[in-house]
Amino acid sequence: MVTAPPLPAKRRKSASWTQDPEGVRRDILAVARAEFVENGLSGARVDEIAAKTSNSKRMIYYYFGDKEGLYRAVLEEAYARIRTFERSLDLAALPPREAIATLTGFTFDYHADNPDFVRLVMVENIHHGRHLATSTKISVLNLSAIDMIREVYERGRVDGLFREGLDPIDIHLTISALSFYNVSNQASIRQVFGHDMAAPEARERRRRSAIETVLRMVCR
Amino acid sequence: MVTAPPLPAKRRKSASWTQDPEGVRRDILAVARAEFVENGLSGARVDEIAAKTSNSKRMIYYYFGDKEGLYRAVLEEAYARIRTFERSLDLAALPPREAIATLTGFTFDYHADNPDFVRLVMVENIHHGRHLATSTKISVLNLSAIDMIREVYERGRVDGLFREGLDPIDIHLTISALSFYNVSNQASIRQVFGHDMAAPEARERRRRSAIETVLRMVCR
DNA sequence: TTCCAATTGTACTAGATAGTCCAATTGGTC
DNA sequence: GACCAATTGGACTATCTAGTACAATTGGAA
Repeated sequence: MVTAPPLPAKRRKSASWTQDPEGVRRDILAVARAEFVENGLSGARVDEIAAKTSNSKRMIYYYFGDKEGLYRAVLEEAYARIRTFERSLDLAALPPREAIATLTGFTFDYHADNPDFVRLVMVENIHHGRHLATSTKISVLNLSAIDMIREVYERGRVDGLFREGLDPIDIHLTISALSFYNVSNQASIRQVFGHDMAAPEARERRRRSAIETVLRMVCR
Repeated sequence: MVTAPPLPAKRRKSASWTQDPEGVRRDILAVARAEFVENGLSGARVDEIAAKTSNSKRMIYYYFGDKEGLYRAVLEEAYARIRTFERSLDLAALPPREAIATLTGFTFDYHADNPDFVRLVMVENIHHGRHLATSTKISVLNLSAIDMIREVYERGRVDGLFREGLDPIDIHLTISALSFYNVSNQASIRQVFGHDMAAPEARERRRRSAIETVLRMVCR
C-alpha cells in the first residue's frame, strides 16, 4: 500500500490574523451562553465552547479567567438585557388598569421570547444564586421594577379601582410566576400533560389568562 | 524516629455483614436524591454519593446500572410521592369554592415543604424532560390532577359560582405556577429583592395571596 | 524603524470521574 | 453439608476536563 505524499506542512501558519478583542469577547459570550443554557454550569464544557467559537480555548481564559468567570459574564449580560427592557416601559403614562395589563403582557412576552434568560435563571437558582451574589454588577438593580408597580398600584388604589392592602412585591411575584412557569417547566408540562406551551395558540391563551388573572387579583 | 508497629492488618475483614438489599437501595436513593438536588445531574458526583452512603460505589452500579439510572430512580420516587399526595385529596366532598381553596393551599404547602421535589423538577426541565420521557413508570400518571379540577370546576360552573369558558389545565397551571415559583426562584428573589420566601411570615402571606388569586380567577 | 504590551496559537498536564475486574462472602435450597 | 445465585468489597483504568507553559504575532507609541 502506498502512503499518500505528505501535505505541504502547515503552510498557512504564516497566514496573518487581525486583532479584534471585542469581537472575540462577543463571540465567546454568545457561544458560552448557549452552552450554559443548554447544559447548566457543571454540564457545560469549556472545550466544547472553544470548539464552537472561531477562537481557541486560550482566549476564553485570557478574557474571562476561568469557567466561572465566563459564566458570571454570561449572567451579567443577561441581567443587563432585561434591565434595558424594563426601562423601556413607561407605565406612568397609562391609566392603572391598562398599566398593569401592559406590564403583565410585556413580562409574559419577554419570558416567552427569551427562554435562554429563563433557563439561565433556573441554573443560577440551582446554584443558590451564588454567582448573583458575587457579581457586583447585578446586585443593585431591579428595585425599579417594584417601584414601578408601587406607583401604578397607588394610583389605582386612590382611584378606588384597586383593592386595599396589596403588597407591590406580591403583585410582582404573581406576574413573574405566571410568566416564568410555562417557560421554565415547559418540558415537564409537555411530558405530563402532552401540552406544548411553546405552540402559538397555547401561548396566546395562557397570555390572556395571565393578564386576566393579575387584573382580577388587583381590582376590587 | 520510630515507626509505629503495623496495625493488625484488616482484622475486621472477617467481621461479617448481613445482606439487606432493600436497605441498601433506600440508603443510596436518599443520599443520591440529596446530591442531585444540590448539584444537578451533571454536577453530582458518584464518588461523593458513594462516600456519603454506608456502602461502596460498587453497590450503586450493582443496583442502578449507571449514574443516569440512579438519577431516574430518584426522579421516579419523587413523582411517586407526589402522586400519593394527590390521591389523598378528596375534593368531591367539598363545595366548589372550598375545594379550589383547599387544593391550592395543599399544592402550595406541598411545594414549600418539599423544595427537594421542586429542585428535582427544575433539574429535569434543564435536561428537557429527557428522563421523564424514558421512564415508563412516570409517563402515565398525573392526569388525575386535571380530572379532579375538571370535576370541581364543572360543579362550580353549573352552580353559577364559577365563570364560563375556563380550561382545567389553565387552572392547574396557575395553581402550580403560584406554588412553584417562590420555591424554585427563592435564591434569585432573595438576591434581587432581599426577600426570604422561606421565612414563615413571607410564606404565609404568599400562601393567602395564592389562594385569593386562584379564587378570584375562577369565580364570577 | 524599534520596541513593548496586548493578543493569540499549540501542545501539554495534573487531577477528577464514570465505570469495571475479580475475588470474596452470604443466604437459601436440595 | 454442598452448591449456586445474589450481594459486596477494593483496587484499578480509560477518558475527560479545567487550566497552563511558552512561544509567536500584532498594533501602536516613541
